[in-house]
Amino acid sequence: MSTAEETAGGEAQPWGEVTPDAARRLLLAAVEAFAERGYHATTTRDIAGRAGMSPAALYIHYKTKEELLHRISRIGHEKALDILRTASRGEGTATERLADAVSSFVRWHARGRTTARVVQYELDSLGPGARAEIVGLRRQVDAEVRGIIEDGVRSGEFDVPDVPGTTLAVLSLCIDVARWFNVDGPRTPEQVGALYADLVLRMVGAGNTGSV
Amino acid sequence: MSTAEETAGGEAQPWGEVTPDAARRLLLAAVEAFAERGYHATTTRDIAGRAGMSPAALYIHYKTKEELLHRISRIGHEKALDILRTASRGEGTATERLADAVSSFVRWHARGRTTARVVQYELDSLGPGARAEIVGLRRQVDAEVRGIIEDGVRSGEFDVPDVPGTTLAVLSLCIDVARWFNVDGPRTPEQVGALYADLVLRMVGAGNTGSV
DNA sequence: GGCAAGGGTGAGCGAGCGCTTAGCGCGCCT
DNA sequence: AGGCGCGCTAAGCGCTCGCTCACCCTTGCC
Repeated sequence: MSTAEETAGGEAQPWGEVTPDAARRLLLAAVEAFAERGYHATTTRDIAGRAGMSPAALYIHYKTKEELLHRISRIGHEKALDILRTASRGEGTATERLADAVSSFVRWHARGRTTARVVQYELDSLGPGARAEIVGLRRQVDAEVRGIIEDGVRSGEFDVPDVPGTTLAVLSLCIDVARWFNVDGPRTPEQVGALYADLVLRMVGAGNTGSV
Repeated sequence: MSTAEETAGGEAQPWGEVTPDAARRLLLAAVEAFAERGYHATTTRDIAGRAGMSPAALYIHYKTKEELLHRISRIGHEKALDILRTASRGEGTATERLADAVSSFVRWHARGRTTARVVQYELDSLGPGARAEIVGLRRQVDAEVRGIIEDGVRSGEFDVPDVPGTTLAVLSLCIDVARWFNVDGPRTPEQVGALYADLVLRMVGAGNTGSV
């Protein structure tokens, strides 16, 4: 009911904006490889091979291997920010909006675990300029969640002694899903999203959601 | 008051058990390098250089670069497990023991951020055999926290609908400290430990600790 | 049908990787 | 005092890396 971000097939179709088809296939292959083995351990030959191309084809569409990571990271962060903004600026009480934000953010990390891993864990592999841009996007992500929590404190729904610290913890909890979530594990992304929304509402001292 | 794991100098003196002095210096250099740049991006020349030795010196004390990572990971996990066991098997209510476990576990991740990063994020860089051993240690870590939560549920102190899921979330929250904690940031490890202990008690529905 | 344009390939460059080997110098045992 | 062995280094092996270059094959326009 609360996710405006889905498209038809469950996983949405990400990377639709990457325009030459071959460039998108290469980028998708890079996401897979970076998530599996890490940026530095991934070779350009591996990326090109996954995309069914020769190693040289990569350099027609991207100037360097790092440009691939930069593109992935920027698009991924914009998507994450978009998800949080949609929840944050929706209607409803702060409690409802926080639950919505957490559950949809968590679902995104669980479903697109490969993408999320690259986005969240390969920041340090970027050069200084690219990193600075991404750090700016992260600050906006933080501000979005902090805004909801501040709303809840103002309205008396939440009891939060340390708003910046709690914001940090909420985001940290969601982001770490990308590290441990296992597609073959016992939980679906939806179940984790619901569990985490409940836990976060407890963290901010909101009335229990009555879930489960 | 609750930390039995400290020694003199704040950071404890880890790696005391690594016996030839040169081997310890190499291992310490490897921890630094792995934490900064990641395992795959670290060269054996870099490790040896940080330890003030020639590249070949590394192979007198360690068979391969991976053996260094394995040793770091095993010692680190044993230390983390030790911290949790000390808190878990201490005296006091489940509430007190959970707060103690979380705050000391978080302090370890914040203080020894370099070590913790390697321990928590470079698991996949190990070969199958070494990884299996480490995964076994992680299961023990999980069991220790789950045990405290189960105690609290049994005694009526906690209200936890999903014990395994909540255990996962608590550990995830603590571990992710190693990703974001910044030594030059506004929070001390002690402050983060106290904040997180409070947040976790809220997550399990324990009465508020009255901290701050 | 000829031809420019551009996406793609095979081969390979210089560099840096993990790791090995031959040999050196210093401390310890007698 | 002599010699042995351990800890270490300089040099370098074979390999793979990110990336480049000369060339080809297809496509669309006249």
